[in-house]
Amino acid sequence: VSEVPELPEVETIRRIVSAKARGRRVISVTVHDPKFIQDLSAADFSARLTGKTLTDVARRGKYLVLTFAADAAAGPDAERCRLVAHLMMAGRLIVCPPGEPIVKHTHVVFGLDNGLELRYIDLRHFGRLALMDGGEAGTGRADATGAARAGRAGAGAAPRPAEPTLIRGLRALGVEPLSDDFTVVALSSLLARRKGRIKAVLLDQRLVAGIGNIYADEVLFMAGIHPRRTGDSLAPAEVKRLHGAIRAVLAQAIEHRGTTILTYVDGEGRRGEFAGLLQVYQKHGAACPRCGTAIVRAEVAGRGTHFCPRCQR
DNA sequence: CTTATTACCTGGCAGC
DNA sequence: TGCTGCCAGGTAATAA
Repeated sequence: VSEVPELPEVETIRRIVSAKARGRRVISVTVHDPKFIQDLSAADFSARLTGKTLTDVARRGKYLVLTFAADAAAGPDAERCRLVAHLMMAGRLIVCPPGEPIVKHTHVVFGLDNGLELRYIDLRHFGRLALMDGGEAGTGRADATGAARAGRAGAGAAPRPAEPTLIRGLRALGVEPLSDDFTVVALSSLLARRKGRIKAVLLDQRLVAGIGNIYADEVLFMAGIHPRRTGDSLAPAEVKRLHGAIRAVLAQAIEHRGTTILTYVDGEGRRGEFAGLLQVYQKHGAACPRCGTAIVRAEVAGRGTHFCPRCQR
């Protein structure tokens, strides 16, 4: 049982995969269901990764980006590639011994040279994997070299092959909320630009990357802001509170390894412990921890939304 | 350009 | 008990 992976859960998975699998060489790739790999056959996917070494495990918003490189012996120009993964609602990446039973909905298994396996599991079948060339800078916004390259390629010639949607989503991501780029001023300018409910603004990955339904509700509670407020209606003091709440909630959730996500590693399951610290998410009917008023659940911006009608204005 | 709506998919659960 | 039907959730495609 696991909650939907948002930034803190994906960061927790990133740390575990990095600790257990980084530096390991891929000795086999088994694709049980090719639909999870975008725009590439299972055979090509396997061929491009087999024999390469996992050199880096990064996270951007809710995306994981695994960099693979050919062995150093192959020379400095050796091929590199990046595996981009989005776990969506129910995806999991686990590292475990090969003897562990292959559970239902295990879709891709990477055999590693330390005897462990990296497994992609997704019981709701919404997540996807894609490959991206290693030479591309890739994970940032407004990549100047990428834009220039695209511009030249597009001039007068046939349109370049469509990129997997997963990679387009990755490129379109907004600011990383725990980075130095995410300032009060940056948030303020986003809010001035984007119309609509603050809840919808927080969930828009093109503005701030990594916040999903759980943490949107928790952030708005901490900031004392009603989810139906519009972004451009917030006073400067409220924007500052919102900024602080985004960083505090996400950082605290990472410290507790996320919300009820079961990160199965090396024979030991470790449960994220942030679930016990949730203040409003799925607490409707319970007393607000601040004022005692019953927490309300309502639909805001098309999402189930939980808030305190007294504390959040 | 922006913003709203819908499809995708399965397990879990309410209702009968 | 066993069946039906409906819902959550994030993203991209489609609609307006």
